Amino acid sequence: MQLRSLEVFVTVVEKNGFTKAAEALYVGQPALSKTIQKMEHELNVTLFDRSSKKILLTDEGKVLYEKSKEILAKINSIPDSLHQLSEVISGEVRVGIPQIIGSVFFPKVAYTFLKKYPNVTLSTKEKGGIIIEKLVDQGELDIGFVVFPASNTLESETIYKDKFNVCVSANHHLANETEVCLEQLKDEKFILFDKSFALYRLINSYCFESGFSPNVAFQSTQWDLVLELVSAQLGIAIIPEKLTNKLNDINIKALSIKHPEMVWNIGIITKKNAYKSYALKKFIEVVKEIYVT
Amino acid sequence: MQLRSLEVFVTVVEKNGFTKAAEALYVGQPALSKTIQKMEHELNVTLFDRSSKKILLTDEGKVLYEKSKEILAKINSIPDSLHQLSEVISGEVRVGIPQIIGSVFFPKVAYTFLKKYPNVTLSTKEKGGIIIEKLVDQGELDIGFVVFPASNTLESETIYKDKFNVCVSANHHLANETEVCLEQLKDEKFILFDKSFALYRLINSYCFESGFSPNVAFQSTQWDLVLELVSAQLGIAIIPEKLTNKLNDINIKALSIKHPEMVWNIGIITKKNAYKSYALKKFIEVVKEIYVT
DNA sequence: TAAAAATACTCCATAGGTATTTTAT
DNA sequence: ATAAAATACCTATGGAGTATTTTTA
Repeated sequence: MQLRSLEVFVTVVEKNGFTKAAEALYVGQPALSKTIQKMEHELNVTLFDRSSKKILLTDEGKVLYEKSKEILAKINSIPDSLHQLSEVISGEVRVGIPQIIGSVFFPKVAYTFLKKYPNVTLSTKEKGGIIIEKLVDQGELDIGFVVFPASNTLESETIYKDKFNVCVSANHHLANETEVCLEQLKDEKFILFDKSFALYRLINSYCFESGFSPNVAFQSTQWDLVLELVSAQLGIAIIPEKLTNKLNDINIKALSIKHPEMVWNIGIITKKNAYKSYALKKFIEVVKEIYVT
Repeated sequence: MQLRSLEVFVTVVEKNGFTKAAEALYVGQPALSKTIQKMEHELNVTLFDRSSKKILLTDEGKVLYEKSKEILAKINSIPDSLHQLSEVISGEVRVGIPQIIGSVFFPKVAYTFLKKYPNVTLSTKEKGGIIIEKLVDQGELDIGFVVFPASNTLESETIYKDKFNVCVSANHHLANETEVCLEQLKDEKFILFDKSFALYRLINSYCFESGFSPNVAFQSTQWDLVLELVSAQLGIAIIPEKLTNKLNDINIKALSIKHPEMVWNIGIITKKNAYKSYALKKFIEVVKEIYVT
């Protein structure tokens, strides 16, 4: 079966004749005769009552006419449907978020995005940065929030830069300082994030640059627990400034780090050269609107 | 747009690859590459995410896939729909019936037919036989009941043959006869059916054959009125036997006609060589079942 | 007899074939 | 390194053209 045949058939019916239909379709009348005959052969039915000069449909012809109209309407709606996609954004965006970033960056993004694009489903996966990178690369996730540096096999963009603070208890011997150098902390007990966190690697590497390996007193996956342990004088912690702002514990003092320059780079990663759905593009747009200014 | 393209596209999606789809469709893989590219050009969209070796649909691809499936399902249902027509009879049969036949023959036909084929609409037009012939010939009616002879430009079939009776009042001078010859009635007053009735012509021509022209006392379009007028001694009437059976008026005597042999031939007419819908065929079948034994 | 559909034939556009190159894992 | 898709080129089917015949009103 050929779409053209259906079109020809419908036109013949609606124009009430082969000749008039031929004019409407800008082809010769014999072409239509043949097309209709071919259809009749293929379907093994008679479509027109040829005994009259008028165009009269057989039972089969009537049914085929109805069906053909439906099919042609559907076909003709395709281009519009496709081009409307860029207007009415829908679909799904699968986002990977590490725990810390999730609690700090994601709520605002999710809220703003869903308000603007209510037809999109946001599905999130809370995993460590390394796993997120892998899932994005495998196409299991559309986009991930991570702490840079990330694998350069991925497309990435920084959305937020933060300094680190050293958090100490108010009773700590450094509590009266406002600035410290990282190497001053080489004999301190460190309260770090869990190994699965990018922050763990990051802090470790900074310490290595400063010539020491941190003395780890405790590891946690909860950033607020980390701060509570600091408050309880179990050690010191190095955490992004943005997180220290969140908790106002009077027992904790946040000291800035003079040397080395430690930066917490947060960004989004997507698969390199991969197709970006409209929903994903809009999601990235929203993230940038919010955090890149 | 080409139906084949939709088929190819759906197969590629469902078989998860051009090569596998090519196998399933028994064509070479390059053919499919080209078909898909042509579609993408025509629709001015990208359907597959080519960055991965896996078959991944773009937003447009997903929509087109859904649409294509619907369209193909509709197309594939066509042959079945058409061949089911001969099983589930539906549609309309437009029947022409002259008044006399209508009251005598049609009720049983209509009842039996609609019981058997409830999805068919029977629409009736009550007109004189000549008009019915014309309407059938013009295709305005699908079938007509008429008194023969009818125009031989039509397809016709006898369904009922009846003798004529002479109906006279019980006080009439022929009332004690059981048989008469038509020519015995040449001086009688005739109560005839209206000129628009085939019966009018028929009786007139029989009288002509017997050498006289009937002396018309009254004309009516109502066969029961004709009989009542006979009962009231205004004249005699010649009517089909079947009608005399219907009315049991003790004041009326029905005499059979010895000579000439007068027959009332009732039949159905359809347009010569014209297409007969399933509904019409079944209608004719039912009529014959009932009256042709 | 005149308009409409069917037939006969010719032609060319394009779907599909084979051979090969490019690309992604 | 390998399997899949894209490209290049070629062939052949069938859709559409012109000329003509058949049909029906």
